[in-house]
Amino acid sequence: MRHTFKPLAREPVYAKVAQAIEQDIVSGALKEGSALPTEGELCEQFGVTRSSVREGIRLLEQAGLIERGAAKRLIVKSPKAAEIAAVASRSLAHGGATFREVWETLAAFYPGAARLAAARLDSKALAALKEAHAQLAKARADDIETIVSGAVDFFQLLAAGLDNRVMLAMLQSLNMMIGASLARIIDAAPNAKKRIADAQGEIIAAIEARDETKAAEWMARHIDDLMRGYKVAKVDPEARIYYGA
Amino acid sequence: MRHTFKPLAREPVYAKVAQAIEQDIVSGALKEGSALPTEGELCEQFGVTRSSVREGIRLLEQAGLIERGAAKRLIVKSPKAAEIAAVASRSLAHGGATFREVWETLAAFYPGAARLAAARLDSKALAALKEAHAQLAKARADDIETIVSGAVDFFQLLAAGLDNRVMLAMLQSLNMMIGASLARIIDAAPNAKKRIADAQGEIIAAIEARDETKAAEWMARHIDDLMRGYKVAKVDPEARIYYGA
DNA sequence: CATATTGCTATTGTCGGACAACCGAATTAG
DNA sequence: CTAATTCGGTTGTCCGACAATAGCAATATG
Repeated sequence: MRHTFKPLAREPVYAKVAQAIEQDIVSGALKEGSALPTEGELCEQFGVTRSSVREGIRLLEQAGLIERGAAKRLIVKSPKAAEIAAVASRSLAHGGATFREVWETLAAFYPGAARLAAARLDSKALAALKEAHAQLAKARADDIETIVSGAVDFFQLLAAGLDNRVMLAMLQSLNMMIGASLARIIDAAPNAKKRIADAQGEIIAAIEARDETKAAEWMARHIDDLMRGYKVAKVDPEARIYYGA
Repeated sequence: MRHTFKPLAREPVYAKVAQAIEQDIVSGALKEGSALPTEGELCEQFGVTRSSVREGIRLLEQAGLIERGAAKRLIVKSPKAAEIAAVASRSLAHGGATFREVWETLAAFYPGAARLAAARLDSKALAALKEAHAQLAKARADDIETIVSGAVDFFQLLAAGLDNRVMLAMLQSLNMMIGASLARIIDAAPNAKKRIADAQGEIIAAIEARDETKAAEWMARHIDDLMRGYKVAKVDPEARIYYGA
């Protein structure tokens, strides 16, 4: 048998361009907000044509590492939690995530988040939570839209107040995926508004009292309750989450 | 004053191309695994040049929606949990996530995951966990590499056995970010191996006994213990997580 | 006849050049 | 001195071209 060679890595030039730029970004040589050379200069430096440079730029653009700033110059960008959440939830939705998977994750993660909230939330974040709760409490029982947005806002505000971008990104990603389906639950459950408002009120009270365990317990109960609404609404738990652009 | 018009959205053609294709993917018109037209055909259908088509393709490629398959044809792809996790963790790392944020999130999320594991893990996944634990148990106390990989494998296997892609993607993302820093902790703590092995053993026992509360408690303790190692190792909790390619 | 080799063809990856639209800055007009 | 204009540079898009590659068909070989 003759000697066999491994196929040597033939990477497209545009990928190499993207990698080279990314390398300088993550290494810190290119800091956030700093401008990249123009396309023409990149061509010279890399020794490739603009077509290849531009294709590489598209990769970095989609990855959220660069964007067009003033004067159309390319500037290095730090992806914000909200964008990461948007990308992740979109990918998960396209990957075929089901209602069951999302709700299970909510049930597994949010009690821990509530526990941290009880330990951490400052008065400002707490006031925002109370404000959202008040909005929800005074909404009419048949005003589905207000109830839904109030319920989602509660989760959003709680996540935002945790002073933790990693947790925020993940919780936001979950929030985005449930937002649309909440309406169906609330629509199907007769006294949904009262149940939601009561649970959120208890959670807020526990947070204010710095009672971590109680906050976690009520959050778990709250999410269980919402999941029960799913069964009432006869939603197929294995149905795919739709892509909430 | 003359009537003023809002500046109309001038989106680059390559972005429109990407959106058009993405639309057909998420709408289901293009199913996973199906092939896209060739670049030339796309040019004709969209009425643009290959340069623009190719730039649009790069966006979709980076988004994980398409890839080059056999015969070089572009085929529609469903992003897997691992890829989503990789993208998310990279973005978070580049966004400046700190050790504190990641560890807090671990502490908040993993107990709930352990609870679900106790209820859900099948015998196969449990066997895999035990196998990893055995590997760790028989590692030498000074074999940092084996200890680290064993500790990470434990988290990975637990997440993988949950039959939940959403949770898997998020937990994997966390795992990727801590992997590198674990070595430092273990290196600094003298009896790290024993403590890790003991905690993981307890968690596995609780899972096997289907004791959800105990599994969650031991997991919380386990992560607390690892976090304590951080202080011992004198790692700055507000230091940025580096990008672990 | 079955298999291995060869050549053909379609497609991609890359190149070079071109031009209108657009932005910011320099310059000129008021 | 301010406002309008010009100007140069950059981007977005187009066109055309070519080498490299992979799949497929035709051919040679046993």
